[in-house]
Formats: sequence, structure tokens, C-alpha cells
Amino acid sequence: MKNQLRTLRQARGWTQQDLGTRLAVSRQAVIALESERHDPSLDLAYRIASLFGVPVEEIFENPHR
Amino acid sequence: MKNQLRTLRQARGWTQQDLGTRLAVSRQAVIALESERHDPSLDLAYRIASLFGVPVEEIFENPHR
DNA sequence: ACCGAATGTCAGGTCAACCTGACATTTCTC
DNA sequence: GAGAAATGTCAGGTTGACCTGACATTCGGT
Repeated sequence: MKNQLRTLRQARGWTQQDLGTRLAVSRQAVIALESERHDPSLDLAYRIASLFGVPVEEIFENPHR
Repeated sequence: MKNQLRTLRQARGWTQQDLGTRLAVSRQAVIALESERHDPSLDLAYRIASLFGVPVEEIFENPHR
């Protein structure tokens, strides 16, 4: 699923480890999300959206319409 | 995670099987979601939101912030 | 009260989304 | 160019979100 995670992280000047810590996930999980090998759980998607202060749909593109 | 799935389904007059078919998931998956034993994947959450025509956050309550 | 439809539950399986730890490669800074 | 930091990759493990199939219970219509 296409997403804006790397863009948002870099805009904050955070490392992948920084982001992982703030989201309470591993660095490898951040890599997998940024490289679009994993979709986040809904709960993690909500944590990400809250952290960046934008709606989930602005970070993870809804592939259904 | 608290959600409005049962309310929305019943408002449409659909059975759990009807909803499962429209979402391409099993009837048992619908039961698990309605009874809040499972959170949906982000992709399924998007399918649900698109089916009912409302934002994801209106169906599944964001527990963060 | 009966019957069928709807709902709920249980057992057992698969797979993707997480995890840790280790190592390789790339990029930044001096 | 050397060292450190950041990024990427791999192996192997756990768990929850799905699956099917079977059976039990509850509800609605006649």
C-alpha cells in the first residue's frame, strides 16, 4: 500500500530508529513500512497518524476508491 | 477497539453473511470484528469504510489522542 | 410449537505483521 | 580516508487476523 511515511519522517529530521521509538515498534518494522513491504495494523496506523497529526488516509492511500 | 460495525450493518438490514460477502471475508471474521475480539487490517478497514461511505475513524475509534 | 434463518462458538490451519539479533552497505562528518 | 551513524538485509521466532468446517443456540414467521 502506497504511503508517505518516509517523506513525513524525513520532514521531521528523524532517523528510522527515532520513529520506531516514538511509535513503539522496531527499526526493522519502520523499514518494512517505508519500503511498502508491510501494511501497518489499524492500531499502528492510528499511532502514526496521531504522531504526525494528519489523517490516516493522508499517509496510507486507500486503494478502494 | 470500539467500533460501530454492528450498528452500520443492522442499519442496512444486512446479515453477518451478507456483510462478509460484500467485504470478501468470512462470517466468523465479521463476528470477531463486531464483538471486538479482532481489529481489522488497515486494508479491510478501508474496504469497510468504502462500503459504508464513511471515514474509517467514524467506524473504528482511534484510541490514540 | 415448529422450522428455517441468523447468530454464536469451537477446533485447527495459514500467513502477514510484528519481534530480536547479527551482519553488510551506504552516508555523513571530521 | 577513517570512523561513526544511518540504512538495509537476513535468519528465525511469536502472535493475531484471517480461513474452513462443524455444531449449538437464538430468533422470526407461519
